[in-house]
Amino acid sequence: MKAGIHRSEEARALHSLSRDLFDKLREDILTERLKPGEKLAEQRICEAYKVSRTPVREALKQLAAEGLLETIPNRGAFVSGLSRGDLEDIFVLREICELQAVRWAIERITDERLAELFEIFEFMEFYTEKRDTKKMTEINANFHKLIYAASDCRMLRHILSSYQTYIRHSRQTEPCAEADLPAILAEHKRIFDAFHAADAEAGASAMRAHIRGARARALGHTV
Amino acid sequence: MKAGIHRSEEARALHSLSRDLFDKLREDILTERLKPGEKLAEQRICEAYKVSRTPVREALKQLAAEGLLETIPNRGAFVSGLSRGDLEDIFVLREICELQAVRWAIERITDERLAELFEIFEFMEFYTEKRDTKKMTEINANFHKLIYAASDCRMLRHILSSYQTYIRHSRQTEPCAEADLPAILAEHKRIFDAFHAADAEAGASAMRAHIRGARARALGHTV
DNA sequence: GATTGTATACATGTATACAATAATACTACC
DNA sequence: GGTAGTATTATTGTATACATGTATACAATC
Repeated sequence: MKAGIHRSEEARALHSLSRDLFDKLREDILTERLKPGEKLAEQRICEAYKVSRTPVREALKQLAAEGLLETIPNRGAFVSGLSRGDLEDIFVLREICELQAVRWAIERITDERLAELFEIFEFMEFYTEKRDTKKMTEINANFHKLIYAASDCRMLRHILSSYQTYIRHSRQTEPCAEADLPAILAEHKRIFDAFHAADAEAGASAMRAHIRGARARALGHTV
Repeated sequence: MKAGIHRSEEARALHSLSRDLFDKLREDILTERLKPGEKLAEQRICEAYKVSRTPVREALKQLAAEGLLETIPNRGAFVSGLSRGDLEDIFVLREICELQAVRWAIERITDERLAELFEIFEFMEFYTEKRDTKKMTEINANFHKLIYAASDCRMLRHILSSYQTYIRHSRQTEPCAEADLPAILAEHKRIFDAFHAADAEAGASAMRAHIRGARARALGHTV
């Protein structure tokens, strides 16, 4: 185990009806299997997932706190859903937050984590050469997660992890085109260099370029 | 009633044990009556607030979703709390978000809301002359709330309202010094002018000045 | 014919009872 | 005396039963 602090995140993987329901319902909302405006009657969910109302209610309360549901007292929970415009806004917000994350991360990163970042970057170089797009997507996620962690701001981590789930399915499961790999690597290198130079603004600027590149590539594929 | 959309917010004022508990516990965490790291045993809360475990659990789940509690499966909920550094970070995040809010608000505000903003501003002028610091604080909050609403981004509103509660008690109940009123009014005027000019960047710049002014004033008082 | 009042049905809010898991204390053994 | 294993206790997780509030349908009145 790495550290006591991470314990709860590991424990999160444990099964519990309440937690499972939360995840499933969130997934269903984000994939629009549950349409915006739709009412989520507790009884119906109980029957659908074969559980009692207690875990259902707890899951609904959590989703409401995350803003995915709108609950009206004594009337029930209604799916909020995300419009096309909402998604665009979220991208902007994510960019803003991610820039701050990298600034803080550069200022605050520990030697241990910096070594870890180096390791991740080496993996990136390796898999770029191997042209393994799947692995690259996975490592890319780790790269960003490490930056969030290094930013050492709980609030920010919380926000960004929400975004992560919001936009998860908006970027196709298909990770990235093989042809883009070198460009992606170069973008990450700029970020990584900023960490070594301990230059927060350079890092923010590199991150901005990376995010905009990612968006351009995503639009290039889907549109 | 203004519009159907606001119904849930009004309904929020209704009493329910679950909702009341949520508010009280949040208050207790933010005021550090409940110390960071402290364990919140369900039974204890039940006895303290004379309610059953069901509403207690629901309140805890919501607080956990907001990041004020850390829950470990089968072990319970622990207060996260905010360090001095956390608060400083939150100010930075709030500034970032508020700048984006005003940009969007200027781009998206409806004529109706613009009229409302004008009205609020006139109230500000009025109460500045009357040197009513209490009213000014109240109206200031409305001013900002209207901007959040005009930004027309649910996610952003959600984040900013969280911040609002986080920092609520960090800025003393005592609103602002009488001597500061003219400066505050001038700052708001710059923001308001940007709305009329429909200049998003001018608005962001004015808002930045306002926030930094507010921080300087706050530090000047408390330190 | 439209509207309002009431009764019934239904959904949510809360309390309690039961099951499963983790923490603790005690005993036995090394 | 210390450690490991087990039994007990306490706390969380889940299910069910009851209370309260809301929506709908029907009837009575204007």
